[in-house]
Amino acid sequence: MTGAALEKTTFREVMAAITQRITEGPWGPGTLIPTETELAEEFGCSRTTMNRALREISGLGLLDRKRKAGTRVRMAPIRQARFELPLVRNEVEAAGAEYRYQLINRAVLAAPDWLRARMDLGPDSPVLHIQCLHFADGKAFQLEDRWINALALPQALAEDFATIGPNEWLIATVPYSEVEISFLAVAADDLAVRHLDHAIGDPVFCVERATWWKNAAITLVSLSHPRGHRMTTRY
Amino acid sequence: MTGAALEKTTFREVMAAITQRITEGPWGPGTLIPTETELAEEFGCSRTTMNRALREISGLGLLDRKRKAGTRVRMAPIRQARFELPLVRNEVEAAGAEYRYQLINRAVLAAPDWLRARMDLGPDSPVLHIQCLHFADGKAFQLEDRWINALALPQALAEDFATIGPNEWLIATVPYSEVEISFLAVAADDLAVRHLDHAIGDPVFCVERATWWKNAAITLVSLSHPRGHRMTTRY
DNA sequence: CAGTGGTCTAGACCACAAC
DNA sequence: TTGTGGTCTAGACCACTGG
Repeated sequence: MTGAALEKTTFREVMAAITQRITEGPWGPGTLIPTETELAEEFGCSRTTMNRALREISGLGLLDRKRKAGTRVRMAPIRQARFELPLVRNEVEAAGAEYRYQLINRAVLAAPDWLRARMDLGPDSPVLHIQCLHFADGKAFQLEDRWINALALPQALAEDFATIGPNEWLIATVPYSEVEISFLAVAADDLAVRHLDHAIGDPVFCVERATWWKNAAITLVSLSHPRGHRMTTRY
Repeated sequence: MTGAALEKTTFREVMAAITQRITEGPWGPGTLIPTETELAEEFGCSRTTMNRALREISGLGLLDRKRKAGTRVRMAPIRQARFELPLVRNEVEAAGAEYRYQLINRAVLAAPDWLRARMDLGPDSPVLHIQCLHFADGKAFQLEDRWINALALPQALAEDFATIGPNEWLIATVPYSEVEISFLAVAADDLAVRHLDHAIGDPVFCVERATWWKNAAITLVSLSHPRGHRMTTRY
């Protein structure tokens, strides 16, 4: 006897088995693997289930599927790095640390040229500029430097952001919008030196996020981190 | 007549409609939306189709689904940044530029302590150290600084990497493995200054990738980029 | 033109979690 | 206990694309 239990074949089990054949088994890069129908028969599941399994593996970047041509193991796996960018408060609290917020600076002014270009604003556009800190267990965790388009979001002018961060306020106000996220390295400026334990000119890992809603720029924020910060993903 | 065509309702159409209700329509953050069965009836599709649509939207981070509790619009959307990290050659050529590779340095030596710790190597482990450049249309595009575990991958010692980069060789040799990817900011070192148009100490955006296969470290690579490089994603 | 994946359907049972 | 999502099935038709 085979010893195989009579459990139902789930698409997760199929995924695991197929993935193993790709990573450790006989299906090296470039291999044309059997059709859904054949595999479904081999694994004793429906084609629907096999389709789901293969579709998900394909989504992970290991397989390349084309009608008529069949399913092929990718020559070079599509390495993808995926990062979740939760609300700072949640990130801190998820790490079991105590969250604290502190406003550093709040000002209303005319948008400087570089910002007008970046956010596509008209001349003399009023913007709200906010700089603040997010702490984890008393240590500076993230420095936030944010610009808010005051024409698109006049309600922001009524907020003082003394006790709740602009990020949380914005999420509650403009929940779902177009977003552009960038990761980059910049040199530490005054603010980073003063609050993030950097020396002037130090390399700082920085996340920049621009947000639009119905084609109007809402906010541009730069999030900086302490020395040695890295964003890591594993798979 | 309604003017509506009699086309089948596809899960993509359903996705678009539901997504719109979330982003622009009546379903603000926290809303408990109708059940799959109800929605399927409203949209005139099967529950299977509605399930697929909702599952995919949920995968995008807009919905939170729990058995019995139902499907809820997330209070804070899970912002996720997803980056594809293709083979440099493909990345360059996909941009319509001409790719060129150049070896800078190749050496076999005993792993330094920091590397032994990082790759979990034994004392006196031999490693292959390779430094090389990837050009796009004649301009330095990426600086690669790689360490290869010579015990785990002795074939690497027979390669001179004069004409093809270690990345491509590795992909053909150890195709699918465990990977850890980090993004970080570092200060420009000699090599970056010499080849990437940096000044000493400049902030450099850097991708670090560690690769394991069957619990043995295979390679650790650091990829640096020219001034002002940023990784961007939009959605 | 024909093979392969893409998707829809109707029905069923199950697992989890709120009540 | 019971409602809701999670998943499997068998069958069907379609759409793309390689030959």
